[in-house]
Amino acid sequence: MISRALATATLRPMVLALLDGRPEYGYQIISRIRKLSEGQLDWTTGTLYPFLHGLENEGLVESFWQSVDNAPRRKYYRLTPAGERALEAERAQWMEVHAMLAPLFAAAR
Amino acid sequence: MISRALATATLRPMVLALLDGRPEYGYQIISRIRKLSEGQLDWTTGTLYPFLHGLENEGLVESFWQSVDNAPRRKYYRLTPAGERALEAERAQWMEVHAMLAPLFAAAR
DNA sequence: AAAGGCTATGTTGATATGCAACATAGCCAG
DNA sequence: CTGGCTATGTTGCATATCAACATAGCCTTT
Repeated sequence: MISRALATATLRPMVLALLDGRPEYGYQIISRIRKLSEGQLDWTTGTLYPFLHGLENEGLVESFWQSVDNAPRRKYYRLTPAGERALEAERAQWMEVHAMLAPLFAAAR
Repeated sequence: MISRALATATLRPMVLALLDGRPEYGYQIISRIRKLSEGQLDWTTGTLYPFLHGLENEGLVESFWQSVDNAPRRKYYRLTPAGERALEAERAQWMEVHAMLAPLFAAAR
């Protein structure tokens, strides 16, 4: 399992990246991240839902309800323009940190 | 400045990597990380010292005092064999997460 | 029609953690 | 003797994760 600190660092960039282009709903995001990471990341509703509400308060995502046949209604989230800028900032930060860590790891081997 | 969550995720791998091979002391680690990151990461003593004590309790590092001319004494830390294994585990985790995130970022552009 | 399981969204309380601020102290320069 | 730099350390506040709990619609099995 991925350490908590590292998992925490991935939540924001990963959710923003997943929402870019196609809206998704909370339950779906949890499933997709679990599958994408092959079980290494497993966010609970107690983490993801408040986090999504936070993104919405920040204006990075907006939500809309959608009713579905034979299933409970879903609350979809999609990126706002501010969210796209935030995603780009997350991407840049990640790459910057990676560029710093990778050589350290290489030197340590 | 790097976000708190991401900064937090770097602390453990970065300190372990820095200590691999050559012992360093706390104040020096803070300075080196600040310089390495060009000011993007700036750990305080309130973060680093307790963290180093934790690593020592885990048996990942061991410490020894060294007196210096014209300066306060320094407490050096060096990696134990367990620390080297922990470093390798951190490296593997980081690479795994990076391999997951990088394509997501690419798709989002 | 009752029970169990899956989908789906949400809150609460306990626990852990980073960090600003504070505390101590040796050394050197002006 | 004051201020600044080096150096190690602790305390208390604020924040964030997550297990657990709560609600509810739909479907299948008994």
